[in-house]
Amino acid sequence: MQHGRGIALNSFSAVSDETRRTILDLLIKKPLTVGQINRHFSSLTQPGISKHLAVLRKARLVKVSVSAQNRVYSLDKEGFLELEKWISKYQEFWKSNLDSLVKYLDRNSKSERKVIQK
Amino acid sequence: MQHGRGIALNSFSAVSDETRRTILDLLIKKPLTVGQINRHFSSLTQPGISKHLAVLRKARLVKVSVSAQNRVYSLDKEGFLELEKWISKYQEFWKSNLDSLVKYLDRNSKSERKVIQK
DNA sequence: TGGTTATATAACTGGAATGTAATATATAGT
DNA sequence: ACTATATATTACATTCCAGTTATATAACCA
Repeated sequence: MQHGRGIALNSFSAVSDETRRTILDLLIKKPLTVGQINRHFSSLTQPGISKHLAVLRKARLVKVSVSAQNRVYSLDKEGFLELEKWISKYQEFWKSNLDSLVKYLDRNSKSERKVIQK
Repeated sequence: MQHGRGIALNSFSAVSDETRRTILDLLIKKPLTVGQINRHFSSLTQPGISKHLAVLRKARLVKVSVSAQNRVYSLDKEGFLELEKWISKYQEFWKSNLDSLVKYLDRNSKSERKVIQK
């Protein structure tokens, strides 16, 4: 691998791809094999799907269990926790009424004399 | 713009970049101008920062207010709502004890006779 | 007015991501 | 043992993205 899909280890870049989000949407319903997932994507080849799954695996958003020649993929909590942890910080921010204070300041930003620190 | 950063409109790809996540981390503390943000990144040029801010703006993760030559950037709730909405679906999934059921099935996947639908 | 400061935009470049075809590997079934 | 099936990996092509330099735009200040 001279580079390619092996770098995207964090869950943020993993979910930035539309196809991978669709795969997660499929797996939330029930665990699926690679072939079953592949059948949902008429425009993608099997190796393409396998690569996306590798990215999701590295980000710990999915996990595999081997069953004969089949690999059954299902959601893995780990990666989702990373995402949740990150977003919860901003949820806290919006929860506090600092939110409306900023809105108030915004409304007056053009008329008010505002000191901007260099 | 023959391509570049103008395509990434959704909040997922916007937050997939480490630099942009750092910018959001700065803005959660307080609104900042482009120059102030730029000073936090010794390795980046001003146009580089402006482009990241353009991506964040299109994803509605930040908003601007003009104050003379300064543009004061602050967090915008819209984009975060999109992210929260997406992740809440998975939070629900993990909340249900389907989670532990899957774990149970995983443990037994090698020993059990499992029927996989083609 | 002229010069400086703050920011955005355009054009370009290198490297990373995404997709493919070909191939390897392992298992099932006959 | 032989063939078919399921999946991963490799090598490669193409597209996309983050960064740069150069330049445009606009407002401030002397």
